[in-house]
Amino acid sequence: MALRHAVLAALLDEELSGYQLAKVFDLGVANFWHAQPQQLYAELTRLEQDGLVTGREVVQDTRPNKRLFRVTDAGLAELERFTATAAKPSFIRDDLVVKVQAADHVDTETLIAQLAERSAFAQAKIDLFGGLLHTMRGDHTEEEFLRHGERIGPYLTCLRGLAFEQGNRDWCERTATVLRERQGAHVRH
Amino acid sequence: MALRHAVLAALLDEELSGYQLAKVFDLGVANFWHAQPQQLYAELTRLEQDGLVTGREVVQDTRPNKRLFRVTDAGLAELERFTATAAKPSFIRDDLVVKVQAADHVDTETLIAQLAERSAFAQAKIDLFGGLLHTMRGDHTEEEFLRHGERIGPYLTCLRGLAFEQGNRDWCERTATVLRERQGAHVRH
DNA sequence: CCGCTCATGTAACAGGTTACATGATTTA
DNA sequence: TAAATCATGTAACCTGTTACATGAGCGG
Repeated sequence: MALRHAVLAALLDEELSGYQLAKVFDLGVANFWHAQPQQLYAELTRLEQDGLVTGREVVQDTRPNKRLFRVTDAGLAELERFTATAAKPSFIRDDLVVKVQAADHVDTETLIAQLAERSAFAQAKIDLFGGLLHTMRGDHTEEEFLRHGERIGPYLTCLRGLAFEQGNRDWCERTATVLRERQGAHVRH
Repeated sequence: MALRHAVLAALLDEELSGYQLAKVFDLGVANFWHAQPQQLYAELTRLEQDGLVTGREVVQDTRPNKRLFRVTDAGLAELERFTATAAKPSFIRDDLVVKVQAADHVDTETLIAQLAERSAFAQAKIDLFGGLLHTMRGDHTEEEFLRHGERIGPYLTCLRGLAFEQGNRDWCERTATVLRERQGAHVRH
């Protein structure tokens, strides 16, 4: 049951509505978890029932009303308890890698196209994360910020997200190149 | 429904029993997917019903009998069809990263211990993958093998797994160092 | 003799995805 | 005027995890 803890962790630094949370979790700005809006609305309801977050209604006249949530003391305690339990190992679970596993038996063109698409997607996230990191550390160098900054958790997780997407991009590029060269070699012969 | 395709991809190069498949998917030797034994037994049953794999009973007297599965022509066609559909983006979903997101609010000692544990786990997989890659390419260099080898799919996915675990290890080490130094600084003051 | 490996499954439950539903406002 | 954004939810469905069950042989 880690979604609830991911939500709690996301709400530590700012008060957010379900909708805002959904953007964070859906567009992958959250490098530490991913979830559908529907999951989040449901989880927020449960978290409030369990007293781990509190919501306050914000009336808006130009937009629909919204509820902003923040973590309670009980929520913080729950996060603390969660942190103390052993972490499960994390695994890759990726459609595209499955397809590459079958590379010797399926159409190469399609694979190369999908690798290129994924690479571009990864690059977009790399750029996004670069900007986020810069915003978080302000005028300081990374070393300075990590040594003396106040809220470094989000920065550290963003670094993980950045490295992950760089790994993604590099592997896609390399794999596409390999497949392209083999294709060329086969045609020539 | 990518588990079935992961199973098909895993069975392309060798005939395996449910039990053997489970080891591949469970111990994480499969860098492209992860699944529980129970999922695999169920999926193999379904795949056989759908005619995408065929099983043959192998009678053993010293061990329980087993069923070895291989991909049928229909199975290959299904993989081909799957490869042609757009790949979903892949996301990090990691307990430990959630905990680091909350680093500024929870106990640091526990976090450092878990980062060290994860780092060691990642290193073990790096060593394992290094050996697997060496076995696959034999006496050739990586470049040679990728240019002229026959079955490069598993090699390419193993490279992805390797890079993923290296990213994991490096981030864990860096994060643990950052947290340790801050801890020291706080104690000194 | 205890625990591990081989070998396969059922059943209950928890977690995640997709489709459907609503409705006002802002932007192209 | 069509599409995107803001804002929240229900319900059905598919996927994944955990617990339970069985039973023989092998190694320490």
